[in-house]
Amino acid sequence: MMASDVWKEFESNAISHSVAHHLIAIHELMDDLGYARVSDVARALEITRGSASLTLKALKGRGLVVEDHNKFLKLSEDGRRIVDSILAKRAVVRKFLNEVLKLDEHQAEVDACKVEHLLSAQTGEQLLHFVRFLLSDDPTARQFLAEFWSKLDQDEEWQWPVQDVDQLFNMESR
Amino acid sequence: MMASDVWKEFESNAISHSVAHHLIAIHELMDDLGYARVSDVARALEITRGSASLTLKALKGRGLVVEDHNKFLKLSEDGRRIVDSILAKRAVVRKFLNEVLKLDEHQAEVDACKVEHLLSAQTGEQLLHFVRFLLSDDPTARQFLAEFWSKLDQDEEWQWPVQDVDQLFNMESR
DNA sequence: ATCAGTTGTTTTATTAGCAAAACATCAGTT
DNA sequence: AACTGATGTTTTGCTAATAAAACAACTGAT
Repeated sequence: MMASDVWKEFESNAISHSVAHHLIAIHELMDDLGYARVSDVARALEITRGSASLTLKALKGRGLVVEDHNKFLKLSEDGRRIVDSILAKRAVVRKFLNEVLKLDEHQAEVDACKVEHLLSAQTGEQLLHFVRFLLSDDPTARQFLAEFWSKLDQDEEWQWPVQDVDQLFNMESR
Repeated sequence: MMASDVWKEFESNAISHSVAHHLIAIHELMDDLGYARVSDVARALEITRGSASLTLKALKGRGLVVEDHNKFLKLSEDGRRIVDSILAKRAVVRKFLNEVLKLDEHQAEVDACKVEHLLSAQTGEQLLHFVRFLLSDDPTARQFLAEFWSKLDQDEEWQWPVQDVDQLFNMESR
């Protein structure tokens, strides 16, 4: 109990937020420019070249990034697989938040970006299945969504026995 | 583009994972023991008393934790509000993962714990509305869920044009 | 009263992730 | 050849969050 054993799994995550975005940056730079150097990654992430150099050196050591004979970077097989899994999770979470829960695109993007690298493979899979069915042509799904959205629009008159939902989730501390 | 401005919002989060769990520990200790001292928090989180002492000193400085005349800790108004918002998000995410997506309880707990402090207030609210309706008595919701679960059980023969969903989300790097 | 155990704090060290600054290298210009 | 600019690395310093160890203060038992 007290969930003492669960909460530390956060730090023990193999892929930190920073590492995830270094890898994703390389992936996107390859698509956009056709190449990715230390400076390009630093520019993309808006950090200094020095910081990028150190992080990328570590990623080379972990075998997630490989370096050209001319300092050109690319993802290894493992690095590519990690990026794919993260981007898949980001896509499905963003879709769910934006197209189902009707959050605006920016908020959906921000929240998806924060959790994309933290979700387990099982959660990603099941969420994909769920969102696929939910947004499919299936008449039951269409009807369900239509009813949900209409209730959402019913100006909060659709409040179950909960007083202040608005305040309940706000954790900004000012 | 390149989402350069989005990814850094992760670090700029007012409430880190560690801080969230220090606050939650105090909350749960008050419930369980009726009091919370530095040592109790350290024990609950399985960290040293020294570490807890430093982190809690900072939280006292931020006005989220207040100290008794006899070294007994409790949450301030702000601290309480933050804990409430985080636990509300954890509860709704856990419920969604476990009771809707049918992930086992441990996985649902772990994933909820990882993202609880990162979700925006809007996401928490909308997700609550969604899960409430989804698990309500509404016949449309019941039918939708029944269909979804039956498709889930249809031994993966329910695969849309995606090849290897299993591999797609797996980002462990060994 | 002393001894043992618990508690809280402080100091030192470590790791991840950043900035800033110094440095070296290389390419292109003039 | 020399100057300029871009690139990559290294060093130093910072913050958050931890451990480890030393220390002081209090509590309780004998």
